[in-house]
Parts: sequence; C-alpha cells; structure tokens
Amino acid sequence: MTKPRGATRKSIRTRDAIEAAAKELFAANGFERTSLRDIGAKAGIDASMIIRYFGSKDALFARVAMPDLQLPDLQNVAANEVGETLASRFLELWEDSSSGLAILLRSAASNEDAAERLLDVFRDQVFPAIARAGADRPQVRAGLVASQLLGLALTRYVLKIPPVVSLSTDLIVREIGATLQRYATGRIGA
Amino acid sequence: MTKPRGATRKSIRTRDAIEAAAKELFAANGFERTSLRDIGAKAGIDASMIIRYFGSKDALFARVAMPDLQLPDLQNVAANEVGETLASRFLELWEDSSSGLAILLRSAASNEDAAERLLDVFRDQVFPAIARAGADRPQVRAGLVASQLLGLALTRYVLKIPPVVSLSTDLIVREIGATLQRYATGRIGA
DNA sequence: GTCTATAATTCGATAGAC
DNA sequence: GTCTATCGAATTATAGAC
Repeated sequence: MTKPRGATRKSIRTRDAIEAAAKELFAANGFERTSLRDIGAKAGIDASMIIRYFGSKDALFARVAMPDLQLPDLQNVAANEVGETLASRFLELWEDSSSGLAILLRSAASNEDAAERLLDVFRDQVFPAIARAGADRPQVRAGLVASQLLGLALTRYVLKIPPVVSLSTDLIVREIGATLQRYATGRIGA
Repeated sequence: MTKPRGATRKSIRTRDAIEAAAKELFAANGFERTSLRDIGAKAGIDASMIIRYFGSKDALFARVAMPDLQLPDLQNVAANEVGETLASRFLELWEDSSSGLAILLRSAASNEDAAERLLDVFRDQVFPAIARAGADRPQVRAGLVASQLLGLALTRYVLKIPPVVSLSTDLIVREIGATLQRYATGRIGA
C-alpha cells in the first residue's frame, strides 16, 4: 500500500474525529467555553494533537465554522411561498449541527471572529437571496428577515425558551413564514 | 460624623463605581471575556476589592444583571397598539445599559447562569404581560414575541448587522410592531 | 479602605521521547 | 502518529501589610 503524501488513512481518521468533536462542543458550549482538552478527550486523542493537525484553536474553529446555507433561489419560488420556504430551510439548517450555523450563533455573542463570520454569511448568502426575490429596499428587508430568523434560532436552540422549543415545525413554518413573507415581499413603510 | 454600620460614604462610592464599570463591561463583552482586572481598572480600584465587596465574580454578575423590564400593562393599551407599544418599550430597554437586559443577552449564549436568568425574565415578565393582553394560547404567543424581540436585539446590538443597525426607530416600531401585534393578538393557526 | 504578593487553576501551545 | 511533560500567560480568589 502506498502512502499518500502527508495524509495516511490513520491521520485522516484522527483529523475527522477532531473535527466532529469540535463541531459538537463548539455548537453546544461556544468557542470560549470549549477547551482543546475537552475536544481531545471527546475525540479520543491528546490535546496536543489538535495543534499538530490544525495549528491553533482559532484555525480549528475557522475550519469547522464555515456554513454553506445552500438557500434556494427565491426567483424560482412562487412569490407567495417565499416566507415559508425560508422558514422551512432554516429549520433544517439549525438542526444539523454539521451545518456550522449553530456553531457560529453560539459563539458570535462573545467572540469577535465568530460575529464577523456570521456577518459574512448574512452579506454573502442571506442578503443576495432576499435581493433576488425582487422587491424594493432589499437591505432593509434582509435585515428584518435576519432579525426574525436569528431570534427564532436563539430562543429555540440556544436559550431553549420552553414555549419556543415546543412550537411544532408546522406552526413555525406557517407563523414565522408569514412574518418572513411580509418582510421579504410585503409593503415596508418609509 | 457618625459611621453607618459597614457602609461609609467612601465604601458606597467604591461599590457604585464597581457596579457601573461591571455593567458597562458585561454588556459590551459578556461575562466570560470580562475579567475582574478589567472591571477594577475601569472603576479605578484593584481587582481584589471586587471580591471584598461582592464575594465573587458570579455574585457581582448576579447583582448587576437583574432586569426589571417595567412593561406596560397591556390591558390598559388599546388593542391595536399592543405591538407598537412592545416594540417601543423594548427599544428603550436595550439602549439603556443600566437596564441589565443587554448584559443578560450578551452573556446568555455562552453562560448558563445568564441563560437561566433570561428565562426567568421571560417567564416572570414577558409571558404575564402577553397573557394580560387577553388572547388565546398565551404561551405560544409569548414565545413568538420573544423570538422577534430577542432577534432584533441580537442583530442590532450584539452582532451589529449593518442594515439592522441602520433601521430607524420609526421603522422598527412600525414593522416589528406589526409583527408583534399579530403574534400577540392576531390569528394563530393550530 | 486599599494595595501588594501570591496561591491555585486553567488555558493554549511547544519540545521531545518513543 | 501519539503521548508525556512542561512552559508562559491569564484567570479568580485569598492573606496580610499599611
């Protein structure tokens, strides 16, 4: 068996284990409260290995917190279904810890790098999607949409406010979707 | 001059300086990233004094993070003004760092005590206010209201997403108010 | 009432044996 | 490729001089 330059089968397995453990812990506890020792213990290796593989804690975080939202093209969505489409897609994203979105949200309130990264996601993915829905004042609309989407995630997945946790996905898609629909395509006052 | 038991004029001034510095720094940087040395430096005293006065960092945090929202009684508000009243009142609260609400939000994502405290605020102040508005399913309504209010605060004051920061208070009161109005008193599907 | 000095931890990161 | 041992910095909190 030949040995791929700098990436044996074993090293790949270790690297994957570190990334998986880091994603879970960062998403559950945030950047500051997750130590390399915690990650190493969960991955079954020593903390020093993480530095060897990723160089630093910051670099590891950057590696595992790169959300690709894969938002649907709102131009191809029926005009009156934009809100429910957004609500439905984001519900999927929050509940998939490997999406990286939960990691960012958990850390963004107290970590500057994470906050900037979340801003990038907003500017590069959410704003363009709203703009392509075609209504006027896309920045204002995207801002309002972000406030409701991030608020839902904060109260449901981070703070776990009981009545928000209990909301059925149906009710969320309908009620939050209606709000997003108004923000994205409805009348917005001067 | 007589000496009040355990509270000289000077000690009161120092205690107040510590509380003021702590409120500012906790609100700006969150619990974990604010050290006692930082607070001491801002208050003009040594960090050890904080322990002497408050016992521990946790106790100091608990002391300065006790928001009293002073929400208006929604029974006394015209039925069609409930949403704008809520939006307007919360805008005031977020922008007053001494209200303690910004302190909690900034820390709640990564600090368990702060998260529980924010839950208390929701249960003891937000939920009863919504319930007194008189509509059915008050828990669901209060949860939806919380998701939009906390989302607005998160995106405007913590993440500082540019288009959300730029929103005029008028537009917020009108548009976010309309959403809150629907959540608090409108039709909510099964 | 305030400070200096320091204890006791914990953290990220490094060096080097195997 | 993995670990042990450790460094240096930072933290909360304590003890005690003045």
